[in-house]
Amino acid sequence: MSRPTVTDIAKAAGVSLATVDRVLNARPGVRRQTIQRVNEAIERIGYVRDVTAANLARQRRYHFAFVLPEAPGEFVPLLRKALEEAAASSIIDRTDLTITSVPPNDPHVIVKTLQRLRADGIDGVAIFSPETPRLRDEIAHLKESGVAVVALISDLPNTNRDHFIGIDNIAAGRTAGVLMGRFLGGASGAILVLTSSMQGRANAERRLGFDTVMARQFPGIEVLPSLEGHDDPDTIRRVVSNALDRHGDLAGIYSLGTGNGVLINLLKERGRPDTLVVIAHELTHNTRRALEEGTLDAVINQNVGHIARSALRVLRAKTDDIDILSAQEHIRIEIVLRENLY
Amino acid sequence: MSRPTVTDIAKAAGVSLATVDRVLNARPGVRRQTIQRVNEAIERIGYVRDVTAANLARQRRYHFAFVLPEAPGEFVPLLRKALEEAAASSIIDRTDLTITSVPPNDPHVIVKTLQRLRADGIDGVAIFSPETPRLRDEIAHLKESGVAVVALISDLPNTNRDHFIGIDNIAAGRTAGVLMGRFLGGASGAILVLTSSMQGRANAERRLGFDTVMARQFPGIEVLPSLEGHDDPDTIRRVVSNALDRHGDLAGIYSLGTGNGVLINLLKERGRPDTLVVIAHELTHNTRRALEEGTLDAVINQNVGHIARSALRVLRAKTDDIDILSAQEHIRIEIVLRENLY
DNA sequence: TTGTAGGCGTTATCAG
DNA sequence: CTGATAACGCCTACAA
Repeated sequence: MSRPTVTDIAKAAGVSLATVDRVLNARPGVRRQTIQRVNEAIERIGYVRDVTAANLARQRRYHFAFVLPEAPGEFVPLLRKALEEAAASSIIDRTDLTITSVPPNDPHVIVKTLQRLRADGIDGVAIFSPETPRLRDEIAHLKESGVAVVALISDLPNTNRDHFIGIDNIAAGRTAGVLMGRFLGGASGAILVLTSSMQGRANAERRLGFDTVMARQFPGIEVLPSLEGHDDPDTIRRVVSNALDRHGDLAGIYSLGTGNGVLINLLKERGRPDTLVVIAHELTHNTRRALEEGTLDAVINQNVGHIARSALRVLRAKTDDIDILSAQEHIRIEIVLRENLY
Repeated sequence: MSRPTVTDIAKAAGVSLATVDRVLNARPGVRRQTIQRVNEAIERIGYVRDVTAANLARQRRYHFAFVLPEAPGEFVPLLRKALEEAAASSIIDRTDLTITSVPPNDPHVIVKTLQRLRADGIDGVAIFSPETPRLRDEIAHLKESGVAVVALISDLPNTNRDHFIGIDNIAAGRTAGVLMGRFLGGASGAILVLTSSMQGRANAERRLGFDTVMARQFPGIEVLPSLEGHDDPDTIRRVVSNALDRHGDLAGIYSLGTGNGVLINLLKERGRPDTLVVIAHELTHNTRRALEEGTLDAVINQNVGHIARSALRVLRAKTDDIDILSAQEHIRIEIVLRENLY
């Protein structure tokens, strides 16, 4: 006994396929009465639409583009890989994917890229970029042209993007803070905070969350002003070295942006005290190995696989103007220790 | 410019649709030469098969069954709900799902249920049950009949199930252990371990992982023998009360099975010291609220949504005899604190 | 060994 | 307002 189809509805309601299709898709040109009759039949025989057959017949293809920054560090390549893997899976059914890289912090190029995509008649774009006035304008244009827009990793709150896919960075900072405080276990001392210029907003939010928790729950611990690495290996190495030299009472390090590779190497070279607590963001090859080796105590992660698949689902839902299941699209703040790394 | 189809291949190779289909599906009855020609055409025009159209034409439907225990606690209902939600989503395309409940720890009923499913010609089953000799036998029968079998939540390692979907419980215990030890921050005292008879293997593994970490990394902390709650609210209440009375120096509580609701209520009634560290398994309404209120310090979780979707994907892959992407199917051990709860 | 024709469940076009 | 009828991309008798 197979599932009822439109043909079954048509028979049951005594109308034609076309009419059934009209009421199924809420198209005009059907009498109230007929609509009633069809809906009753649908109800009665328990019809549920075969979406894949519908998509096949509709011959609809989705064209989505992802705009990613050529940022330093391993995170963006991992995200890109996750996207490519998602593209290979069946999630991507009937959709064409374009992934373009743009230099970070260059509003001009980003906007140019988006304009081109818009001219090409793209259905939706996912943007991983800091918010700038020109980007805001271009997003407004995109929306006017009916393009679905989602912000990736770093939100664009002052634009009319349809959705943000990424973690709550304030909460992520709080999570790092509470881990730092509890792992220190009453020890006193200073905390080094290492930041980077990429993703200014996300870094600021993480710092905010971190500071809030430290001030409220662990007042005995001093959080030093952020050290700015400017995403440059040499700079990072220099400023962190200096700080390590200067602060004999260092209790912990919180790295909230890129530059983990350098930090980890430095800690391994200089030897790190057992009591030092080091927490970083994003699970990559570097941070994974550092967890295994004990150089890092915890990593706060956002799962790139989930992000990629969620972005695809949301873009599709938005271009079809249907609702998303927000519970499913929520990106969790993952806590990764050596023990739950696998 | 739309994607190339079988028709395009046929044209390009100068053969008919049927022949293209035969080589596409590796069916016999085609000359080597022709196969060559078709494959070259496929390569040349960059064909990629439309799986949904193929499934539509094939009219293949998958019939899977989930056998879940009527276990106490909130976890199984949550898993069931996740399954039902997955069933509503498009993951379940072309598949019929049956979810049956069986009394826990009753091998007879479980086996009967599986036999019935086998007689009905089911394609695959997911089983959440302790391993017993009779279950082992029935799984062997299922496999002989070509039914895909996956173990859910609790592995069935001495059977020839195709796959296990759930967390590594030893690692989960280790994760709980390291959190316990670090959150205690050098404090001394005793740890209460609360267990339940459900899922004997999983509980034993968690305990093992926990003990290993505590012994190796936190030798100053005494881990008491497991308290057995027998999944009975009154018993749990009694044994935990007694233990709390007896151990004035209690530093932490690790609840590794069901019974979190009772434990949480008890702690709230009696008032819990700020320094006490309480860790439990599975994120449910109870444990979520307890995290928010500070009654629980951490929850070790396995995501029921991921488990449900993974089970479905694996069952389908196994019945079609195709490979799974094991990275995607790995169920993570989640650490949930108040800060990353949302 | 190969080809033709019809069908899977849905949508779209064009008459009536 | 309603109904035939032909797609969509693929598979599968059945025929040649």
